[in-house]
Amino acid sequence: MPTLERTNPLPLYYQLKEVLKQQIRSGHLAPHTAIPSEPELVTSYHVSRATVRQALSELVHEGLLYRLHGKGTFVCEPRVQQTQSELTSLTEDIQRRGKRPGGLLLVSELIRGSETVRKQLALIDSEQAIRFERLRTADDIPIAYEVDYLPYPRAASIYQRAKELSDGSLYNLMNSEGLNPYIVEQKIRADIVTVREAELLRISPGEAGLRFTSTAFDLTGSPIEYSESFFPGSQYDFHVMLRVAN
Amino acid sequence: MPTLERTNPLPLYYQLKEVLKQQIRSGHLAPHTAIPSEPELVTSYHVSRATVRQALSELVHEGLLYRLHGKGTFVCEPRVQQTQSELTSLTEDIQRRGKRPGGLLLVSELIRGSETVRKQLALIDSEQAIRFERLRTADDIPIAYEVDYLPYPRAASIYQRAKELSDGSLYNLMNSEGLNPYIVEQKIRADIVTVREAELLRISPGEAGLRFTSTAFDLTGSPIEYSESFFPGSQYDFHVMLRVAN
DNA sequence: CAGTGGTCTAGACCACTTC
DNA sequence: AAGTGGTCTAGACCACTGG
Repeated sequence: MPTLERTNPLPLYYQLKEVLKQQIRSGHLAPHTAIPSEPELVTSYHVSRATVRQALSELVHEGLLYRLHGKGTFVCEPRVQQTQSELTSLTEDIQRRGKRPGGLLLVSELIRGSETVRKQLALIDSEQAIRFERLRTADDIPIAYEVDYLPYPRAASIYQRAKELSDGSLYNLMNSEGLNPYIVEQKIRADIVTVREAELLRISPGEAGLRFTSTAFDLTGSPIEYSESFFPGSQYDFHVMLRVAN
Repeated sequence: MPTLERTNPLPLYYQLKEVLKQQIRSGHLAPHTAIPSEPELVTSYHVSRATVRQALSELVHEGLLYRLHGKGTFVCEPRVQQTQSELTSLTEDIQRRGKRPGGLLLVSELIRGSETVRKQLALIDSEQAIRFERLRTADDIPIAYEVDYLPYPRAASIYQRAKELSDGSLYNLMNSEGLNPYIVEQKIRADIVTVREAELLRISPGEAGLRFTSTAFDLTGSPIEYSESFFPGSQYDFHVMLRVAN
Protein backbone atom coordinates (compact mmCIF):
# COMPACT_ATOMS: atom_id res chain seq x y z
CA MET A 1 0.00 0.00 0.00
CA PRO A 2 1.41 3.40 -0.97
CA THR A 3 1.97 5.93 1.77
CA LEU A 4 1.35 9.65 1.86
CA GLU A 5 4.33 11.97 2.15
CA ARG A 6 4.03 14.74 4.67
CA THR A 7 7.11 16.37 3.16
CA ASN A 8 5.36 16.44 -0.22
CA PRO A 9 4.09 19.94 -0.98
CA LEU A 10 0.89 18.39 -2.37
CA PRO A 11 -1.89 18.26 0.21
CA LEU A 12 -2.59 14.95 1.92
CA TYR A 13 -6.18 14.74 0.67
CA TYR A 14 -4.90 15.26 -2.85
CA GLN A 15 -2.29 12.53 -2.51
CA LEU A 16 -4.96 10.19 -1.16
CA LYS A 17 -7.18 11.03 -4.13
CA GLU A 18 -4.39 10.16 -6.53
CA VAL A 19 -3.73 6.86 -4.76
CA LEU A 20 -7.40 5.87 -4.95
CA LYS A 21 -7.70 7.03 -8.56
CA GLN A 22 -4.70 4.93 -9.43
CA GLN A 23 -6.21 1.85 -7.77
CA ILE A 24 -9.50 2.39 -9.58
CA ARG A 25 -7.91 2.97 -12.98
CA SER A 26 -5.63 -0.04 -12.59
CA GLY A 27 -8.54 -2.29 -11.69
CA HIS A 28 -7.41 -2.97 -8.12
CA LEU A 29 -10.77 -1.57 -7.08
CA ALA A 30 -13.42 -2.99 -9.36
CA PRO A 31 -16.74 -1.25 -10.19
CA HIS A 32 -19.49 -1.75 -7.60
CA THR A 33 -17.07 -3.05 -5.00
CA ALA A 34 -16.65 -1.21 -1.72
CA ILE A 35 -13.46 0.68 -1.04
CA PRO A 36 -12.05 0.58 2.52
CA SER A 37 -14.31 2.33 5.02
CA GLU A 38 -13.49 5.83 6.24
CA PRO A 39 -12.13 4.65 9.63
CA GLU A 40 -9.98 2.09 7.81
CA LEU A 41 -8.52 4.75 5.52
CA VAL A 42 -7.87 6.92 8.56
CA THR A 43 -5.72 4.26 10.22
CA SER A 44 -3.99 2.97 7.09
CA TYR A 45 -2.95 6.40 5.84
CA HIS A 46 -2.53 8.10 9.25
CA VAL A 47 -4.70 11.07 8.45
CA SER A 48 -7.80 12.48 10.10
CA ARG A 49 -11.28 11.55 9.03
CA ALA A 50 -11.89 15.05 7.67
CA THR A 51 -8.98 14.61 5.30
CA VAL A 52 -10.30 11.24 4.17
CA ARG A 53 -13.74 12.72 3.64
CA GLN A 54 -12.39 15.61 1.58
CA ALA A 55 -10.64 13.14 -0.72
CA LEU A 56 -13.72 10.92 -1.01
CA SER A 57 -16.14 13.80 -1.51
CA GLU A 58 -14.16 15.13 -4.43
CA LEU A 59 -13.97 11.69 -5.99
CA VAL A 60 -17.74 11.42 -5.61
CA HIS A 61 -18.13 14.75 -7.39
CA GLU A 62 -15.85 13.55 -10.14
CA GLY A 63 -17.96 10.47 -10.73
CA LEU A 64 -15.44 7.87 -9.54
CA LEU A 65 -17.19 6.87 -6.30
CA TYR A 66 -20.69 6.79 -4.85
CA ARG A 67 -21.72 6.51 -1.23
CA LEU A 68 -24.57 4.53 0.29
CA HIS A 69 -25.42 5.58 3.82
CA GLY A 70 -24.88 2.72 6.25
CA LYS A 71 -23.38 0.47 3.59
CA GLY A 72 -20.15 1.94 2.33
CA THR A 73 -18.41 3.78 -0.49
CA PHE A 74 -18.32 2.10 -3.87
CA VAL A 75 -16.55 2.41 -7.19
CA CYS A 76 -18.72 3.80 -9.99
CA GLU A 77 -19.49 2.11 -13.27
CA PRO A 78 -16.84 2.73 -15.93
CA ARG A 79 -19.52 4.62 -17.84
CA VAL A 80 -19.93 7.04 -14.96
CA GLN A 81 -16.19 7.41 -14.56
CA GLN A 82 -16.00 8.67 -18.12
CA THR A 83 -18.71 11.23 -17.50
CA GLN A 84 -16.99 14.43 -18.39
CA SER A 85 -19.97 16.68 -18.76
CA GLU A 86 -17.83 19.67 -17.95
CA LEU A 87 -15.55 19.56 -20.93
CA THR A 88 -16.14 20.92 -24.34
CA SER A 89 -12.90 20.57 -26.22
CA LEU A 90 -13.20 18.84 -29.57
CA THR A 91 -9.48 18.13 -29.46
CA GLU A 92 -9.82 16.07 -26.30
CA ASP A 93 -12.91 14.35 -27.60
CA ILE A 94 -11.01 13.20 -30.67
CA GLN A 95 -8.18 11.94 -28.49
CA ARG A 96 -10.65 10.00 -26.36
CA ARG A 97 -11.75 8.23 -29.51
CA GLY A 98 -8.16 7.21 -30.10
CA LYS A 99 -7.53 9.50 -33.05
CA ARG A 100 -5.04 12.22 -33.70
CA PRO A 101 -6.54 15.74 -33.69
CA GLY A 102 -5.35 18.37 -36.11
CA GLY A 103 -6.36 21.82 -37.24
CA LEU A 104 -5.44 23.15 -40.66
CA LEU A 105 -5.39 26.93 -40.38
CA LEU A 106 -6.89 28.36 -43.57
CA VAL A 107 -7.18 32.03 -42.68
CA SER A 108 -5.87 34.23 -39.90
CA GLU A 109 -6.86 37.89 -40.07
CA LEU A 110 -7.95 41.01 -38.25
CA ILE A 111 -11.40 42.29 -39.18
CA ARG A 112 -14.10 44.56 -37.88
CA GLY A 113 -16.55 41.70 -37.54
CA SER A 114 -20.24 41.34 -38.23
CA GLU A 115 -22.93 42.63 -35.89
CA THR A 116 -23.30 39.14 -34.42
CA VAL A 117 -19.61 38.75 -33.78
CA ARG A 118 -19.23 42.22 -32.26
CA LYS A 119 -22.20 41.60 -30.01
CA GLN A 120 -21.04 38.17 -28.89
CA LEU A 121 -17.58 39.49 -28.06
CA ALA A 122 -18.94 42.71 -26.54
CA LEU A 123 -16.50 44.76 -28.62
CA ILE A 124 -16.34 48.51 -28.18
CA ASP A 125 -16.02 50.79 -31.18
CA SER A 126 -12.24 50.93 -31.34
CA GLU A 127 -11.80 47.18 -31.04
CA GLN A 128 -11.42 44.60 -33.77
CA ALA A 129 -11.86 40.86 -33.98
CA ILE A 130 -9.28 38.20 -34.72
CA ARG A 131 -10.71 35.69 -37.17
CA PHE A 132 -9.41 32.15 -37.64
CA GLU A 133 -10.79 29.82 -40.24
CA ARG A 134 -9.93 26.22 -39.58
CA LEU A 135 -10.49 22.78 -40.96
CA ARG A 136 -10.43 20.40 -38.03
CA THR A 137 -9.21 16.90 -38.62
CA ALA A 138 -9.04 13.52 -36.94
CA ASP A 139 -6.26 11.31 -38.32
CA ASP A 140 -6.00 13.90 -41.12
CA ILE A 141 -9.61 13.36 -42.19
CA PRO A 142 -11.64 16.60 -42.15
CA ILE A 143 -14.45 16.37 -39.61
CA ALA A 144 -15.44 19.96 -39.08
CA TYR A 145 -15.18 23.44 -40.48
CA GLU A 146 -14.76 26.09 -37.81
CA VAL A 147 -14.49 29.85 -37.65
CA ASP A 148 -13.22 31.39 -34.42
CA TYR A 149 -13.37 35.00 -33.31
CA LEU A 150 -11.39 36.53 -30.46
CA PRO A 151 -11.35 40.09 -29.15
CA TYR A 152 -8.51 42.30 -30.35
CA PRO A 153 -6.30 43.70 -28.88
CA ARG A 154 -7.16 41.68 -25.78
CA ALA A 155 -6.14 38.41 -27.40
CA ALA A 156 -3.26 39.89 -29.43
CA SER A 157 -0.84 37.28 -28.12
CA ILE A 158 -3.03 34.53 -29.55
CA TYR A 159 -2.87 36.19 -32.93
CA GLN A 160 0.94 36.08 -32.78
CA ARG A 161 0.91 32.37 -32.02
CA ALA A 162 -1.73 31.40 -34.55
CA LYS A 163 0.51 28.87 -36.28
CA GLU A 164 0.36 26.70 -33.13
CA LEU A 165 -3.29 25.99 -33.88
CA SER A 166 -2.20 23.12 -36.09
CA ASP A 167 -2.32 20.82 -33.07
CA GLY A 168 -5.98 21.66 -32.87
CA SER A 169 -6.51 23.11 -29.43
CA LEU A 170 -7.37 26.78 -29.29
CA TYR A 171 -8.37 26.44 -25.62
CA ASN A 172 -4.92 25.16 -24.68
CA LEU A 173 -3.39 28.14 -26.44
CA MET A 174 -5.79 30.53 -24.74
CA ASN A 175 -5.06 29.02 -21.32
CA SER A 176 -1.33 29.44 -21.82
CA GLU A 177 -1.90 33.13 -22.52
CA GLY A 178 -4.05 33.75 -19.45
CA LEU A 179 -7.35 33.73 -21.34
CA ASN A 180 -9.05 31.01 -19.31
CA PRO A 181 -12.43 29.81 -20.50
CA TYR A 182 -14.61 29.31 -17.42
CA ILE A 183 -17.95 28.59 -18.98
CA VAL A 184 -18.98 27.90 -22.53
CA GLU A 185 -22.41 28.40 -24.00
CA GLN A 186 -23.21 26.15 -26.93
CA LYS A 187 -26.10 25.99 -29.32
CA ILE A 188 -26.57 23.03 -31.57
CA ARG A 189 -28.92 22.81 -34.50
CA ALA A 190 -29.33 20.79 -37.62
CA ASP A 191 -28.48 22.58 -40.85
CA ILE A 192 -27.43 22.09 -44.46
CA VAL A 193 -23.81 22.45 -45.47
CA THR A 194 -22.87 25.52 -47.54
CA VAL A 195 -21.15 25.14 -50.89
CA ARG A 196 -17.80 26.30 -49.54
CA GLU A 197 -18.02 24.01 -46.51
CA ALA A 198 -18.93 21.04 -48.70
CA GLU A 199 -15.80 21.56 -50.80
CA LEU A 200 -13.49 21.79 -47.80
CA LEU A 201 -15.08 18.84 -46.02
CA ARG A 202 -15.20 16.81 -49.26
CA ILE A 203 -18.90 16.00 -48.95
CA SER A 204 -21.87 16.45 -51.27
CA PRO A 205 -23.59 19.84 -51.39
CA GLY A 206 -26.91 19.82 -49.59
CA GLU A 207 -25.85 17.28 -47.00
CA ALA A 208 -27.16 17.76 -43.46
CA GLY A 209 -25.00 18.22 -40.41
CA LEU A 210 -24.70 19.82 -37.00
CA ARG A 211 -24.11 23.54 -36.76
CA PHE A 212 -22.63 24.75 -33.47
CA THR A 213 -22.28 28.25 -32.18
CA SER A 214 -20.30 28.63 -29.01
CA THR A 215 -19.26 31.52 -26.78
CA ALA A 216 -16.62 31.17 -24.08
CA PHE A 217 -16.52 33.43 -21.01
CA ASP A 218 -13.84 33.91 -18.38
CA LEU A 219 -14.39 33.98 -14.62
CA THR A 220 -15.47 37.62 -14.70
CA GLY A 221 -18.11 36.94 -17.31
CA SER A 222 -16.27 38.63 -20.18
CA PRO A 223 -16.60 36.89 -23.54
CA ILE A 224 -13.19 35.76 -24.79
CA GLU A 225 -14.06 33.62 -27.80
CA TYR A 226 -16.92 33.04 -30.18
CA SER A 227 -17.04 30.31 -32.80
CA GLU A 228 -19.26 28.83 -35.46
CA SER A 229 -18.65 25.34 -36.74
CA PHE A 230 -20.23 22.73 -38.96
CA PHE A 231 -20.01 18.96 -38.50
CA PRO A 232 -21.27 16.78 -41.36
CA GLY A 233 -23.79 14.32 -40.01
CA SER A 234 -22.04 11.34 -41.47
CA GLN A 235 -18.58 12.18 -40.12
CA TYR A 236 -19.18 12.85 -36.50
CA ASP A 237 -21.79 12.24 -33.88
CA PHE A 238 -21.87 14.34 -30.80
CA HIS A 239 -21.63 12.15 -27.74
CA VAL A 240 -22.54 13.18 -24.19
CA MET A 241 -22.58 11.38 -20.87
CA LEU A 242 -24.69 13.18 -18.32
CA ARG A 243 -25.06 12.57 -14.63
CA VAL A 244 -28.53 13.24 -13.31
CA ALA A 245 -28.60 15.86 -10.56
CA ASN A 246 -29.20 14.46 -7.03
CA MET B 1 -30.64 38.22 8.80
CA PRO B 2 -32.28 34.80 8.93
CA THR B 3 -31.14 32.39 11.61
CA LEU B 4 -30.52 28.67 11.47
CA GLU B 5 -32.78 26.40 13.49
CA ARG B 6 -31.05 23.74 15.51
CA THR B 7 -34.41 22.07 16.11
CA ASN B 8 -34.90 21.83 12.36
CA PRO B 9 -34.26 18.29 11.15
CA LEU B 10 -32.45 19.75 8.12
CA PRO B 11 -28.69 19.96 8.63
CA LEU B 12 -27.18 23.33 9.48
CA TYR B 13 -24.96 23.45 6.40
CA TYR B 14 -28.02 22.79 4.27
CA GLN B 15 -30.00 25.56 5.94
CA LEU B 16 -27.08 27.92 5.41
CA LYS B 17 -26.94 26.94 1.74
CA GLU B 18 -30.62 27.75 1.35
CA VAL B 19 -30.21 31.13 3.03
CA LEU B 20 -27.33 32.05 0.73
CA LYS B 21 -29.11 30.74 -2.35
CA GLN B 22 -32.11 32.83 -1.43
CA GLN B 23 -29.98 35.95 -1.06
CA ILE B 24 -28.31 35.31 -4.41
CA ARG B 25 -31.54 34.61 -6.25
CA SER B 26 -33.25 37.66 -4.75
CA GLY B 27 -30.36 39.91 -5.78
CA HIS B 28 -29.27 40.74 -2.24
CA LEU B 29 -25.90 39.34 -3.25
CA ALA B 30 -25.06 40.64 -6.71
CA PRO B 31 -22.80 38.84 -9.21
CA HIS B 32 -19.06 39.40 -8.70
CA THR B 33 -19.55 40.84 -5.23
CA ALA B 34 -17.99 39.15 -2.25
CA ILE B 35 -20.19 37.33 0.23
CA PRO B 36 -19.29 37.60 3.94
CA SER B 37 -15.98 35.92 4.77
CA GLU B 38 -15.91 32.50 6.38
CA PRO B 39 -15.10 33.82 9.88
CA GLU B 40 -17.93 36.34 9.52
CA LEU B 41 -20.40 33.60 8.59
CA VAL B 42 -19.15 31.57 11.57
CA THR B 43 -20.01 34.33 14.03
CA SER B 44 -23.25 35.50 12.40
CA TYR B 45 -24.76 32.04 12.12
CA HIS B 46 -23.12 30.50 15.21
CA VAL B 47 -21.76 27.46 13.44
CA SER B 48 -18.25 26.09 13.08
CA ARG B 49 -16.04 26.92 10.17
CA ALA B 50 -16.25 23.36 8.86
CA THR B 51 -20.02 23.75 8.57
CA VAL B 52 -19.62 27.04 6.73
CA ARG B 53 -17.09 25.50 4.40
CA GLN B 54 -19.35 22.54 3.63
CA ALA B 55 -22.12 24.93 2.63
CA LEU B 56 -19.81 27.10 0.54
CA SER B 57 -18.06 24.17 -1.14
CA GLU B 58 -21.34 22.74 -2.33
CA LEU B 59 -22.46 26.12 -3.65
CA VAL B 60 -19.15 26.37 -5.52
CA HIS B 61 -19.80 22.96 -7.06
CA GLU B 62 -23.27 24.08 -8.03
CA GLY B 63 -21.92 27.09 -9.86
CA LEU B 64 -23.34 29.77 -7.56
CA LEU B 65 -20.07 30.90 -5.96
CA TYR B 66 -16.37 30.98 -6.79
CA ARG B 67 -13.45 31.40 -4.44
CA LEU B 68 -10.27 33.42 -4.91
CA HIS B 69 -7.53 32.49 -2.49
CA GLY B 70 -6.60 35.45 -0.31
CA LYS B 71 -9.40 37.63 -1.72
CA GLY B 72 -12.73 36.12 -0.81
CA THR B 73 -15.76 34.20 -2.03
CA PHE B 74 -17.81 35.74 -4.82
CA VAL B 75 -21.16 35.31 -6.49
CA CYS B 76 -20.98 33.77 -9.97
CA GLU B 77 -22.25 35.30 -13.19
CA PRO B 78 -25.94 34.59 -13.80
CA ARG B 79 -24.84 32.59 -16.84
CA VAL B 80 -22.80 30.29 -14.60
CA GLN B 81 -25.62 30.00 -12.10
CA GLN B 82 -27.81 28.58 -14.84
CA THR B 83 -25.19 26.03 -15.76
CA GLN B 84 -26.98 22.77 -15.36
CA SER B 85 -24.74 20.52 -17.33
CA GLU B 86 -25.98 17.55 -15.34
CA LEU B 87 -29.58 17.53 -16.39
CA THR B 88 -31.11 16.05 -19.47
CA SER B 89 -34.84 16.37 -19.15
CA LEU B 90 -36.54 17.96 -22.12
CA THR B 91 -39.53 18.71 -19.93
CA GLU B 92 -37.46 20.90 -17.63
CA ASP B 93 -35.71 22.52 -20.55
CA ILE B 94 -39.04 23.55 -22.02
CA GLN B 95 -40.11 24.94 -18.66
CA ARG B 96 -36.90 26.95 -18.44
CA ARG B 97 -37.84 28.56 -21.72
CA GLY B 98 -41.13 29.60 -20.19
CA LYS B 99 -43.29 27.19 -22.14
CA ARG B 100 -45.69 24.48 -21.11
CA PRO B 101 -44.41 20.95 -21.77
CA GLY B 102 -46.74 18.23 -22.94
CA GLY B 103 -46.54 14.72 -24.29
CA LEU B 104 -49.22 13.26 -26.50
CA LEU B 105 -49.07 9.49 -26.08
CA LEU B 106 -49.66 7.92 -29.49
CA VAL B 107 -48.87 4.29 -28.78
CA SER B 108 -48.31 2.20 -25.67
CA GLU B 109 -47.54 -1.46 -26.23
CA LEU B 110 -45.55 -4.51 -25.22
CA ILE B 111 -43.25 -5.88 -27.93
CA ARG B 112 -40.27 -8.12 -28.31
CA GLY B 113 -38.13 -5.28 -29.61
CA SER B 114 -35.48 -4.99 -32.31
CA GLU B 115 -31.93 -6.22 -31.88
CA THR B 116 -30.82 -2.68 -31.06
CA VAL B 117 -33.47 -2.22 -28.41
CA ARG B 118 -32.85 -5.61 -26.80
CA LYS B 119 -29.13 -4.93 -26.71
CA GLN B 120 -29.49 -1.43 -25.27
CA LEU B 121 -31.83 -2.69 -22.55
CA ALA B 122 -29.77 -5.86 -21.96
CA LEU B 123 -32.94 -7.96 -22.15
CA ILE B 124 -32.76 -11.69 -21.54
CA ASP B 125 -34.72 -14.08 -23.73
CA SER B 126 -37.89 -14.18 -21.66
CA GLU B 127 -38.15 -10.40 -21.31
CA GLN B 128 -40.07 -7.95 -23.43
CA ALA B 129 -39.88 -4.21 -24.00
CA ILE B 130 -42.46 -1.57 -23.25
CA ARG B 131 -42.75 0.80 -26.18
CA PHE B 132 -44.14 4.32 -25.96
CA GLU B 133 -44.55 6.52 -28.98
CA ARG B 134 -44.91 10.16 -28.07
CA LEU B 135 -45.29 13.54 -29.68
CA ARG B 136 -43.69 16.04 -27.37
CA THR B 137 -45.06 19.53 -27.30
CA ALA B 138 -44.28 22.99 -25.98
CA ASP B 139 -47.36 25.18 -25.62
CA ASP B 140 -49.17 22.49 -27.63
CA ILE B 141 -46.84 22.92 -30.60
CA PRO B 142 -45.12 19.67 -31.58
CA ILE B 143 -41.36 19.97 -31.16
CA ALA B 144 -40.20 16.38 -31.15
CA TYR B 145 -41.17 12.85 -31.99
CA GLU B 146 -39.94 10.33 -29.46
CA VAL B 147 -40.03 6.57 -29.01
CA ASP B 148 -39.17 5.20 -25.57
CA TYR B 149 -38.36 1.63 -24.60
CA LEU B 150 -38.30 0.25 -21.07
CA PRO B 151 -37.52 -3.25 -19.81
CA TYR B 152 -40.51 -5.49 -19.06
CA PRO B 153 -41.42 -6.78 -16.54
CA ARG B 154 -38.97 -4.65 -14.57
CA ALA B 155 -40.79 -1.43 -15.45
CA ALA B 156 -44.28 -2.95 -15.37
CA SER B 157 -45.54 -0.25 -13.01
CA ILE B 158 -44.62 2.40 -15.57
CA TYR B 159 -46.69 0.59 -18.17
CA GLN B 160 -49.70 0.76 -15.85
CA ARG B 161 -49.32 4.50 -15.40
CA ALA B 162 -48.60 5.32 -19.05
CA LYS B 163 -51.46 7.80 -19.27
CA GLU B 164 -49.58 10.11 -16.88
CA LEU B 165 -47.04 10.75 -19.61
CA SER B 166 -49.23 13.54 -20.91
CA ASP B 167 -47.43 15.96 -18.61
CA GLY B 168 -44.32 15.09 -20.52
CA SER B 169 -41.87 13.78 -17.96
CA LEU B 170 -41.05 10.10 -18.19
CA TYR B 171 -38.12 10.59 -15.82
CA ASN B 172 -40.41 11.94 -13.11
CA LEU B 173 -42.64 8.92 -13.53
CA MET B 174 -39.66 6.59 -13.41
CA ASN B 175 -38.30 8.24 -10.28
CA SER B 176 -41.63 7.84 -8.52
CA GLU B 177 -41.51 4.12 -9.25
CA GLY B 178 -37.98 3.61 -7.96
CA LEU B 179 -36.37 3.50 -11.39
CA ASN B 180 -33.85 6.29 -10.83
CA PRO B 181 -31.80 7.39 -13.81
CA TYR B 182 -28.26 8.00 -12.58
CA ILE B 183 -26.44 8.59 -15.82
CA VAL B 184 -27.66 9.12 -19.34
CA GLU B 185 -25.69 8.50 -22.49
CA GLN B 186 -26.76 10.62 -25.44
CA LYS B 187 -25.76 10.64 -29.07
CA ILE B 188 -26.74 13.50 -31.29
CA ARG B 189 -26.52 13.55 -35.05
CA ALA B 190 -28.02 15.42 -37.93
CA ASP B 191 -30.55 13.51 -39.98
CA ILE B 192 -33.48 13.86 -42.34
CA VAL B 193 -37.03 13.51 -41.06
CA THR B 194 -38.95 10.37 -42.07
CA VAL B 195 -42.29 10.62 -43.83
CA ARG B 196 -44.23 9.57 -40.75
CA GLU B 197 -42.33 11.97 -38.49
CA ALA B 198 -42.89 14.83 -40.94
CA GLU B 199 -46.65 14.27 -40.82
CA LEU B 200 -46.80 14.20 -37.04
CA LEU B 201 -44.51 17.20 -36.64
CA ARG B 202 -46.30 19.08 -39.42
CA ILE B 203 -43.13 19.85 -41.35
CA SER B 204 -42.03 19.26 -44.93
CA PRO B 205 -40.64 15.87 -45.89
CA GLY B 206 -36.87 15.90 -46.32
CA GLU B 207 -36.29 18.56 -43.72
CA ALA B 208 -33.17 18.23 -41.57
CA GLY B 209 -33.19 17.92 -37.81
CA LEU B 210 -31.43 16.49 -34.79
CA ARG B 211 -31.73 12.79 -34.08
CA PHE B 212 -31.02 11.73 -30.50
CA THR B 213 -30.51 8.31 -29.10
CA SER B 214 -30.30 8.08 -25.35
CA THR B 215 -29.83 5.32 -22.82
CA ALA B 216 -30.44 5.81 -19.10
CA PHE B 217 -28.72 3.69 -16.44
CA ASP B 218 -29.38 3.37 -12.73
CA LEU B 219 -26.77 3.45 -9.97
CA THR B 220 -25.87 -0.20 -10.49
CA GLY B 221 -25.24 0.32 -14.19
CA SER B 222 -28.38 -1.46 -15.40
CA PRO B 223 -30.08 0.12 -18.41
CA ILE B 224 -33.58 1.25 -17.51
CA GLU B 225 -34.62 3.25 -20.56
CA TYR B 226 -33.68 3.68 -24.19
CA SER B 227 -35.14 6.28 -26.50
CA GLU B 228 -34.88 7.62 -30.01
CA SER B 229 -36.14 11.07 -30.86
CA PHE B 230 -36.17 13.56 -33.69
CA PHE B 231 -36.15 17.34 -33.34
CA PRO B 232 -36.81 19.36 -36.50
CA GLY B 233 -33.99 21.86 -36.95
CA SER B 234 -36.30 24.80 -37.28
CA GLN B 235 -38.32 24.07 -34.14
CA TYR B 236 -35.73 23.54 -31.49
CA ASP B 237 -32.10 24.25 -30.85
CA PHE B 238 -30.24 22.27 -28.31
CA HIS B 239 -28.69 24.59 -25.77
CA VAL B 240 -25.90 23.69 -23.36
CA MET B 241 -23.97 25.63 -20.77
CA LEU B 242 -20.76 23.92 -19.81
CA ARG B 243 -18.34 24.69 -17.05
CA VAL B 244 -14.73 24.04 -17.94
CA ALA B 245 -13.05 21.55 -15.62
CA ASN B 246 -10.62 23.08 -13.07
C1' DC C 1 0.69 43.60 8.48
C1' DA C 2 -4.25 41.89 8.74
C1' DG C 3 -7.62 39.40 6.29
C1' DT C 4 -8.81 35.89 3.15
C1' DG C 5 -9.37 31.04 1.88
C1' DG C 6 -6.66 26.11 2.05
C1' DT C 7 -5.37 22.26 4.80
C1' DC C 8 -5.54 19.39 8.90
C1' DT C 9 -6.45 17.44 13.56
C1' DA C 10 -9.00 14.75 17.28
C1' DG C 11 -12.59 14.33 18.91
C1' DA C 12 -18.24 13.83 19.25
C1' DC C 13 -22.98 12.34 18.24
C1' DC C 14 -26.38 10.88 14.87
C1' DA C 15 -28.89 8.01 11.07
C1' DC C 16 -28.88 4.10 8.39
C1' DT C 17 -27.82 -0.86 7.35
C1' DT C 18 -26.93 -5.54 8.63
C1' DC C 19 -26.84 -9.25 11.73
C1' DA D 1 -24.89 -4.45 18.68
C1' DA D 2 -21.50 -3.26 15.38
C1' DG D 3 -20.19 -0.98 11.31
C1' DT D 4 -21.10 2.36 7.88
C1' DG D 5 -21.43 7.19 6.25
C1' DG D 6 -23.62 12.14 7.75
C1' DT D 7 -23.15 16.13 10.56
C1' DC D 8 -20.73 19.16 13.71
C1' DT D 9 -17.34 21.32 16.91
C1' DA D 10 -13.16 24.13 18.35
C1' DG D 11 -9.29 24.56 17.61
C1' DA D 12 -4.47 24.99 14.62
C1' DC D 13 -1.15 26.37 11.02
C1' DC D 14 -0.29 27.61 6.22
C1' DA D 15 -0.47 30.29 1.58
C1' DC D 16 -2.09 34.02 -0.81
C1' DT D 17 -3.66 38.95 -1.30
C1' DG D 18 -3.78 43.67 -0.25
C1' DG D 19 -2.37 48.03 1.86
